[in-house]
Amino acid sequence: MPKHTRTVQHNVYVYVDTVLFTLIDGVLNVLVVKRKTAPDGKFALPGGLVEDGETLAEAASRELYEETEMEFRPENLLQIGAYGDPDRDTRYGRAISVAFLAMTPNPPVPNAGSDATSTQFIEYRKARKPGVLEFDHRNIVGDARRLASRQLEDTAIALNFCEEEFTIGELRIVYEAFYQRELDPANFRRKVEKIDGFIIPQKSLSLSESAGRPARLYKRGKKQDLYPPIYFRRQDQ
Amino acid sequence: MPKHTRTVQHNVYVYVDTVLFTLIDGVLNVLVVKRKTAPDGKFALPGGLVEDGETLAEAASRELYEETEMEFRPENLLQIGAYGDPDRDTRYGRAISVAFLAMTPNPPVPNAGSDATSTQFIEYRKARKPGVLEFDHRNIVGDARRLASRQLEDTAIALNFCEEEFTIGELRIVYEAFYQRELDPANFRRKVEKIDGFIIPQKSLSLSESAGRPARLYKRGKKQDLYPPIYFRRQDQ
DNA sequence: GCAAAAGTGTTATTTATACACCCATGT
DNA sequence: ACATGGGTGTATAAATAACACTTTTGC
Repeated sequence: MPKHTRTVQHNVYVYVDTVLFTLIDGVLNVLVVKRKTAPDGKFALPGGLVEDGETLAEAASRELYEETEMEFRPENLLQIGAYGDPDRDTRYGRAISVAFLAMTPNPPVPNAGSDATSTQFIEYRKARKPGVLEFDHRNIVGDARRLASRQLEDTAIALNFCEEEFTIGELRIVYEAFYQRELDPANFRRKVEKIDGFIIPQKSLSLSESAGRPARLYKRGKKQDLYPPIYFRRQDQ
Repeated sequence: MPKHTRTVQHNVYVYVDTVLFTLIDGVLNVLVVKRKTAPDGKFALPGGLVEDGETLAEAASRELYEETEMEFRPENLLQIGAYGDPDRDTRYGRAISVAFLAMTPNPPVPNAGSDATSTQFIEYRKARKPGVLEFDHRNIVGDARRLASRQLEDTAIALNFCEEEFTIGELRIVYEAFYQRELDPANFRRKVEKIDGFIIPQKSLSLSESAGRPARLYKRGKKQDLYPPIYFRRQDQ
C-alpha cells in the first residue's frame, strides 16, 4: 500500500463552509443560502471550493464576501473542523468540507452578492431541525455552537458580537444566547469586570433605550485569551 | 464566480495524519515515521491519502494500522483539524491534511508494517524543535498537545493512557506529562475520586514497584465527559 | 532506620451562587 | 408611581491550593 508513490486520488473536492452566527433580538441566528441549483427548498451554509494559492481561511473569507459582501479577515475565522464522510455530498464525486465559525453583531441586511444565491438569517433552532439544511450542515451548525460556547469561555471572542462600545448587559445577552439560559446580571458583571484587560470602562453612558438606568459603556481590552476562563456551570448532567 | 457549476478543482490531495501520543517513563512521546523517499533525515507523522468509501477517521485508523500494526478504532481518534496552507506540501500539487489525535499507554515496540517506513517514538520536546519534522507537522504536534490537554480536563480520555487497571498516581503522571508541571498528589486524588463514575476502586492493590506503599487499583467508569472539568490553573499568564 | 509513594486531615483563600437592595431612567 | 434594567452589598456554599501528617512498602 504505497502512499506517496500514488499520483492520483479519485476525484476529491475540497470545500469551505462558514457558520456565521449573529444575534437578532437576542436570539441566535445563522446565515444560510438557498441555491438556485437546489430547488428542494433546503438551505445550505455559505461556502464553495477552495482555490489555488489561498489558505483555507482565506477561501472561507472570500466565499463569505462573495455571497454576503461582508468582510471577515481570515484570522477572525475559527476552524471548526473537517467533514468528510464519503456519503455526505456525492453530486460531483467526493466532497470534503472544512468548516469555519464567524461571528458578527448587527449584520447588514443580507443581499445576494455576485452569486446567484439568496442569503438570509434563520434561527439556530430552526437550522438544527432535520431536513432544513443540506448534507451534514445541520451537524456543522451544532458543532459550531458548541465551539462558540467554548470560545466564549476561553477567549474574548464574545466581543466580536458587540459594537465597538457596548454595555455589560449587551455582553451578557451574548453569553445567554449561546448558553441558552439566563445568567445572574450582578455576578456576571463582577466576573467580567474582574478579568484584567478584558473590557475597559469608558466615561460615557449608553443612550437609554426603553426603560432602565443608563449603563456604562465599555470597549474591548487587549486580552485575547481568558485564563482562567469565564465559567458557568451547566444545569444539566 | 460560479461554484457548483465547476467540475474540476486543480489537483488537491487529501491526507490524514495522526499524532499518536504515549508516555515513556512519564515523558510525552509522539510516533513518527521516516520514509525512504524522504532522505533529508526529517521525520513525518504517520498518515496517507484518504481512499474512496472511508471516513476521515477510518482513513487515519487504517494508515495507523498499516504503519504500526496498532489498532485504533476510528471513534477513538479525535480530529485536531485541517491543515491546508497552499505551500505546506507541493510535491504532487496541493496537499490538505486532516489531523487526528490518538493516545495509548505502553505501546508495542514499533515495527514497520507493510510500508517501507521506519516507525519510532521521539520525545514531544524534540518533535517541537524546528527542522525535525517535515512540512507543518511541527505545528500539528503542538496543536495536538493543546487539544490533548484540553481533553484531559473535559473528558475521561486520560484513561486511554492507562492500563485496564491503574493507580491514581499513574493517572496523575498522565496529567503532569501533558501539563508539563507537577500536581499535588493529595488534591489530585480527591479531585478525581470525587467525580462520580470516572474511576472505580478495585479491591486489589498494585504490586509494589520500587519503593512506596502499594496503591489501590482502579478501573475506568462509564463517565465519558467530565462536567465540571478537572481543572488546574496554569502558572503562566 | 530511611526514602518513597499512598493516603488522610486541616486550614486559608478564592470563587460561585443566590438574592436583597438602591440607582437612574422612560412611561 | 411604577416598571425596567444598571449596579452594589453580602451571606452561604463550594472549590482550590498548600502543606502537615500517617501508612506501608523496598532497600
